[in-house]
Amino acid sequence: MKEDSAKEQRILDTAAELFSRQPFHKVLLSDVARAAAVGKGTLYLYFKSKDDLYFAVLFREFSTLIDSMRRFLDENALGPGEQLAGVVRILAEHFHTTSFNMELLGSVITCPVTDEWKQLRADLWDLFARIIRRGIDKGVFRDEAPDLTARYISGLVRAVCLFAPANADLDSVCRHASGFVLRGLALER
Amino acid sequence: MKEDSAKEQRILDTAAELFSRQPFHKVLLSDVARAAAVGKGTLYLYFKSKDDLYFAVLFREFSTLIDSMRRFLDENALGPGEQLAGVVRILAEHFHTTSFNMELLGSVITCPVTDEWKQLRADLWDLFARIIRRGIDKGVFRDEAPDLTARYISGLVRAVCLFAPANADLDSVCRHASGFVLRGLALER
Amino acid sequence: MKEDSAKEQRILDTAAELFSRQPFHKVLLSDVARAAAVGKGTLYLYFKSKDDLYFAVLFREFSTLIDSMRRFLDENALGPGEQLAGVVRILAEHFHTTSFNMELLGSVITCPVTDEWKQLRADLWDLFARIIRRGIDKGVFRDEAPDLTARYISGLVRAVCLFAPANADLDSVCRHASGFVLRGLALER
Amino acid sequence: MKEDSAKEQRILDTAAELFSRQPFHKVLLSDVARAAAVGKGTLYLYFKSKDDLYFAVLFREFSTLIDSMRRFLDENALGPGEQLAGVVRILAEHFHTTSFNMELLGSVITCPVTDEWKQLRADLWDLFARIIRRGIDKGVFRDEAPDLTARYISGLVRAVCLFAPANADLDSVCRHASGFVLRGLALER
DNA sequence: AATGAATGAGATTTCATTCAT
DNA sequence: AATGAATGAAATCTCATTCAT
Repeated sequence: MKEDSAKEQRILDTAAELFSRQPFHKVLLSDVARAAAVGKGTLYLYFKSKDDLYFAVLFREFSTLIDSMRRFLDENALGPGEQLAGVVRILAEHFHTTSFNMELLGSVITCPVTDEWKQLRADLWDLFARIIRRGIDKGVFRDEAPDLTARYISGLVRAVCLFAPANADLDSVCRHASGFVLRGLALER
Repeated sequence: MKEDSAKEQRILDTAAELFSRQPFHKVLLSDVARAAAVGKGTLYLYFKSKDDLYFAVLFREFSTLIDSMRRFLDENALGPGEQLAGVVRILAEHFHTTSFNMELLGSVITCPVTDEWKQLRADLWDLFARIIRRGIDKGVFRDEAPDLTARYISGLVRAVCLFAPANADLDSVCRHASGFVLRGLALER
Repeated sequence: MKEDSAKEQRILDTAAELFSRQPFHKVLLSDVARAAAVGKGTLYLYFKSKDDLYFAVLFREFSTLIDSMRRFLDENALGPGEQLAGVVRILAEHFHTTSFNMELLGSVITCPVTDEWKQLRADLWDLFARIIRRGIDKGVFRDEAPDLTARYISGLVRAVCLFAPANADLDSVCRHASGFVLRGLALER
Repeated sequence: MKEDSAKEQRILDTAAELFSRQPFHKVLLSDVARAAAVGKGTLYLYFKSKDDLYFAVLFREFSTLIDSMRRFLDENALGPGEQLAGVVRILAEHFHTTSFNMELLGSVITCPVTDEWKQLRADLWDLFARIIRRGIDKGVFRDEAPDLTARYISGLVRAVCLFAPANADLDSVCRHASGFVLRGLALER
């Protein structure tokens, strides 16, 4: 059925763009089709339904994000604090460019609970948890429940981006968010 | 138009319940009407449109929340740290009982930009900012941008509640969230 | 939900008309709606789906037919031969006015196998079987398997109507069909 | 256009199978293509349209049937009664194996009125009419309108097969149908 | 000749909103 | 004020047909 993966990507790109600008029910599949320059039926060649498309967008967005965080960590030999600041920055950029309409992990309630999704979520949390634990091991962080903290760092960053003053530049928002997270993990001295 | 305020409240209660369990587009006005035990047309006596109802729910929910935080602060003579822990707890309870589907400040979901809404938002942020500034004045907090921090504390708490493990009890989640925020505001010693 | 039974009947009338002139997939619900002078959504107030509407038409058509045959039998004190000729005539008129596109019993395969439908089918067959058995009892018919015969008399009449020459008048077609059926049940003398 | 006649036959076989099990609009060309193990586009090399394919199936089915009846008559020197019983049996077998969804002569389902089709229909009717007339000539049948009778014998047999009890075996159904037809043509003695 | 991805007209269905009662 | 049947615009989705490969 699928053959032209480039087309699938184009559809996903377009849909991502539209879903990020409007709530789900205001995004029309005819708009997606037109904007992606494909026939309406073509959408259904690649995606079972509007919901399916929506979650595919979310999934890809999410995967990409995790990949780029991983790459950042792999390609730079940094200390835990710098690592955390770095991934927070990547997250913030993601939320800044991509939409806030898309809850990063999908609403927990609505988004599919397939193994794929569970894995993705676990991956994100694991990524943060590793950084935190490494920091603890190195004696620079302190956290009684790293797994819990890991779970909501992304939500925290989202909140920062979402509610930052309209005129705030990304840099200062990031700096503030990172600072906050880092102090939250700071050793009591 | 409006006359029977009890009925209006019943509609709001019902709608709050439903909107909190499902995304906007899955909540049908016929469901709301049935659950509220009123005719579908009656909804339109009290609310201009589905959007209007949605935002009315949000507004009331939000106002109630702010009120209860204010009351908590007024009725208890506490230090800044305890104040913060207290309002975090109230927030967490709110997110726990009420829905995660309703973005608290809905700033992106293009919620109305009337003066009413601006005021409400300002009130919430101001509430947090005051606590933080009071802490700074008292020499127990440290924050370079209290207004910025104030803006995303609610988002942080939401994230914590949203992504806490299903089996986590509210108490430990609150404790963790408060601890995190408080350390984020801690003086460097 | 339903209140206006007259409207439901109008929809059924219209649909019967259209389904009788064209095969299922050429009958558009927008045509039905327009012809019945109701909104497209109204159809769904009374019928769950296009299939549902189709079978409702069939069911009513069928019930009406059985009723008129029953009434004919009740209101006229006739001998078995005359009874048979009469109901054949009624059947033929039905097929003549109503459509041939609608298989009287619905395609056995496709049409719902609810109790309602089973009952209706049983009623028709019973009606014929009674006449035949009465004829046997009175010594004017002969049939080794009245129940089997009863099952296909309606199909036979349909076939006669369906394949009669275009210019044949209803009377002669009926006469021939009745004659054929009656001889088929005739005593060997 | 057509070249590979074996492939064409395979398509026809497959389509016959599918059309016989479901009504026209439930048979998808993609199903036909998949089941026939050809590409969807290939169907269009052999048939102009879905309708065209449908009628081609019908035509072939019908021709085969007439051929086998003719062969039966040619290869066996039988009296009119035996001839009739024989062709009824062939018809019944046809309806039993092939579908009831395909109206044999499809006269209403606006099947093409080409000379080919007129001829085919005429052939079937003629075949029956000849048998009946031969019976009349031989003094064993009696029928005032053999042409009319000829027209609906096939419909009668179809009805018998269609509505016979599910557990009835073909033999007894045939015997009953033949008996009915033969008595319908019986001399009044 | 053969394919099946792509198409888009048009099908069914939904649901916020209206309005006669 | 209250209703819910009626509406129809607009949404999702289907599928016969085309066409580039």
